[in-house]
Amino acid sequence: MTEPAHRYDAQLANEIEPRWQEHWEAERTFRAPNPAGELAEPGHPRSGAPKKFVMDMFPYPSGAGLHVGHPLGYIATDAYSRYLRMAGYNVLHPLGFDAFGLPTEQYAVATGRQPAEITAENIDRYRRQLRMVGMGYDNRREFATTDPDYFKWTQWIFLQIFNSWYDPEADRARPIGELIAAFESGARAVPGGRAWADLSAVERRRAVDDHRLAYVTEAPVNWCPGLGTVLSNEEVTAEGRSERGNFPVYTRTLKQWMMRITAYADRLLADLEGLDWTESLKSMQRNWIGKSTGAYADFATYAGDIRVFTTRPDTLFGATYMVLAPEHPLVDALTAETWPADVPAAWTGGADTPAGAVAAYRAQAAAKTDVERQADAKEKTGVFTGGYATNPVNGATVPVFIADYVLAGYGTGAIMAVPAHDERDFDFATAFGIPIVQVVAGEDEWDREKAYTADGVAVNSGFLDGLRVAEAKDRVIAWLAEHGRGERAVTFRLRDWLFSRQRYWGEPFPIVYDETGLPVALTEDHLPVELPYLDDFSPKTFDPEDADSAPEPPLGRAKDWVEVELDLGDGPKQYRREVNTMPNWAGSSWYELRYTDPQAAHVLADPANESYWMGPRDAEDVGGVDLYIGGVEHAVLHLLYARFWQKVLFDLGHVSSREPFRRLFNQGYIQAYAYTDDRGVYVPAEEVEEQADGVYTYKGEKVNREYGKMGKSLKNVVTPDEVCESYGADTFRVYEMSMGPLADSKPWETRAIVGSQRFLQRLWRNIVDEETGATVVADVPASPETLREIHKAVAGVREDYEHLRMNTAVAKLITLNNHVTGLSPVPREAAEALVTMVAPIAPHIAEELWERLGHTGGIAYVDFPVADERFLVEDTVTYPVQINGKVRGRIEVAADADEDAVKAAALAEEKVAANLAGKDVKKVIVVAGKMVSIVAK
RNA sequence: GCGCGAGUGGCGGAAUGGCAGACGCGCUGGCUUCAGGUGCCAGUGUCCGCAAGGACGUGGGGGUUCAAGUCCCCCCUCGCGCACCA
Repeated sequence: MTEPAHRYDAQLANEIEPRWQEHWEAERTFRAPNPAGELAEPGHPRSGAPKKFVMDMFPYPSGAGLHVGHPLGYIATDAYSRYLRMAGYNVLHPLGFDAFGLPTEQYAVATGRQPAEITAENIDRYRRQLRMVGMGYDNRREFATTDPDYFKWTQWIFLQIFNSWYDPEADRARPIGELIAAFESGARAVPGGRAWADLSAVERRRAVDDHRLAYVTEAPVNWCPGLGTVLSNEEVTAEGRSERGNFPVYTRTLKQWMMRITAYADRLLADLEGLDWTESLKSMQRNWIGKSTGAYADFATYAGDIRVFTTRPDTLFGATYMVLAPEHPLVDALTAETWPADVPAAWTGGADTPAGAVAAYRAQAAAKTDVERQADAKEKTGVFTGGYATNPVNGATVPVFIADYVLAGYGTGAIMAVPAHDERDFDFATAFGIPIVQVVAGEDEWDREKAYTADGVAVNSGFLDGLRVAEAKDRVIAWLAEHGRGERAVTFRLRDWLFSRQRYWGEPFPIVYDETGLPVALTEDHLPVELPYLDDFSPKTFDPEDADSAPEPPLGRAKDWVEVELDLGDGPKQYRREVNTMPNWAGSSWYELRYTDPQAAHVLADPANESYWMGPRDAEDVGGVDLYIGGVEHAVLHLLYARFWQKVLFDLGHVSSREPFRRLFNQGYIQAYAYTDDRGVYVPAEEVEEQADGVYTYKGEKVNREYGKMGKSLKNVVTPDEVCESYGADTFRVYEMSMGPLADSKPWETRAIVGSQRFLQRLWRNIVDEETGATVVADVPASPETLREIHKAVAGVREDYEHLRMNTAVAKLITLNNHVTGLSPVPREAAEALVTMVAPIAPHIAEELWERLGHTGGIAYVDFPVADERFLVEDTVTYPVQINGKVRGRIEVAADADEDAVKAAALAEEKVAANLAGKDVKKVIVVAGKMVSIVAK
């Protein structure tokens, strides 16, 4: 063993790191003072300083623990927070756990243990792993969504939502009491037209319940027998399967809890403007909300009016047929007794009667899965109902079809078809031999090959002729409104949020039912409602294909818990508890608020604390967390729900900001190679060898390489535990931060970690003698060159940290460190600059070196260095000299040389002059401080 | 199909319109070591050349400019999202 005793290696790192982690915990280094309450701390070094709230999407603590991909974002926010703290900010950087949910429940069922027990174990493991990596969290603010102290407030927020309604005039949520008062006073008409006083108590409750932002309704929902629960639209994939488990999902009409998120559709869309999010994320949200502007138009039939929604009301004169979704309620009434005499064969679907055709088509459509439907999208199918409708603008009689290209769930479930100007209608009309009438003309004559959807001028359109599309829309909408045949309309793709699940491991609803069967809110003093202990909490699941099964919530088995006597203000009464639980999005829809004041006992967060950390900076600002980092997989679900709850709480006056996350950044993923042998079986990636010819082998056998996720089943998982053991946490942190831009996905490469290790080792060697352990830094002045290197690095690293460019910050630190490596002795100034600047990314080694440099009190609150311009100026500047775009020479001139002097020096330079021999100099361009460019012929 | 984003050495990646390839891995040579390497030093875009030097080079093709990886137009490839949304 000839290794120097004091070399910075894995062994030394593993000695230093736990020591400083204990120090931080004992000293409560990362506590952030609140302005008010338990966590206020007037004497804190950052009390009263400008604040920053930096957080990650909190983890779901799974049984598998963390792999090296998970902490990428956490390390970035931790480094950023440490930098901000050194730059003078009061930084709130917490982490909690999103702990209710399916995976834990499924694991509990499989192992016959209680979910609460498993959750606690998993959280412990995560906590230990994160501590090992050196995270600087304010752990007084750590909580899990499963803590009764936490979900008490999740339930409280549910009650706020239940106890409010959306006032479209005020365009905000208001307490439900104000709606009741308006019904009572007659200020607001009672639905159904009767007087409030004439309604029975139950009728009144029903009328009010219909307006609540959280309501129970019988509606078509996504039923997933394989999971035994219903799912929200956001949890169902485009293929019509469950996002979790990939089971088939069926549409069933069931009584479920919904949240009226659609009331907020416009605001959720409009407020995206004020957010510092990536454009792609905003567009995903816009897409999901799916706003379309157009009009409703009513087509008269003998079965009643058919209302359609269209974004192209200007093409109304070109409507030559109509289509209803097969499920449309008017289909039966409209279906004729017999076919008209001259019905084309293609329209009948081969049936003898319209009713037969409709029934057959419906059966055929229902039997198709969504995948099949999509695969068949190009082939338009449908049948004629035998019914006709009247076009409101020109009185034309048009045939009415049913077809599955019209969706029951969008718009009104019925369309007017304008084949000339809509591709889908064009395809259908072509297949069914329906007339195609042009009503918009472009510059050139229309070729009738496919639908013309561009702008143009109205033709064959009566009173619209000659108008451009936009004008024609306005005119026809006015006409429809005037004649009572339609109106301007806006529709959204966004549906209300299905909020109940038939699961055990979730928040119970703070709701009971009385003898009327209508829901009654618990009062605040009954919160939290805790889950009852159940021996058998497994969900009732079914054959995944069994569409006719129905959900059975496990809480229904807790008879003693369900039947309860309570005093909700009218004396003790017998009630039945709600047996559904909340979806696991509930707890994550407001956790950022709780971080600001995690111990508040009588309010979800003291307004003084909430507005300090999250409040808007000015009237324009939407407010919210200063930086939120997480994966793009939450682009719609979590982020949409959290924004919705924030807005409700804002409307009701409980919080100060309209938005929860002012700035959001999606980190990329760390990917990995996986290898399969010739049977397609995964082999341990760790043991695969790369041969010189680019072939990969495992135990001498050739294997195939694939690139993607890290996962147990792919046998390519690398854990932070093993990396920390082999290299230390600081090396791990430096490596992850230097891999590339945070937003990019990039491949994990264990063998490349050594570069980060060498950097820290050299940094250590610049300050500590490897043989003796003595500090080698000298109190000597730094040379002008060293000063320039230091200040160049300071300016660049600061800028990089501000913009989360950790990779280039590390590169600049390595460059400075390499410069310092050449110095003997190392000036104190250089050593201290390096140590303070590396501290955010490699905090343990920085603390250790800082102490060895003679400082006490730790490095976390030391001022981050500031660049001094004086040291950045150089006496001379080297200009590359280009001739016709190619560098031919270099000149060194005084920094203050004027343009003519630079020009003269450039032309006089030996190689330049030689190259110019025999050429005419046309032009000489001097870019101050950068370059000289000569144009010559 | 529509909408985002991206194409730079063997690899990960740097470059306010101003010397392309910072920094790191790997590789090559050397030093230290009984040996090994997670130590140290030097070199490393491609091609020609002993060298000095030269030519070529940021997916492809055009353009703007004294100067283009960067700006504009067309095309190709890949990734992601949405997808019969009326």
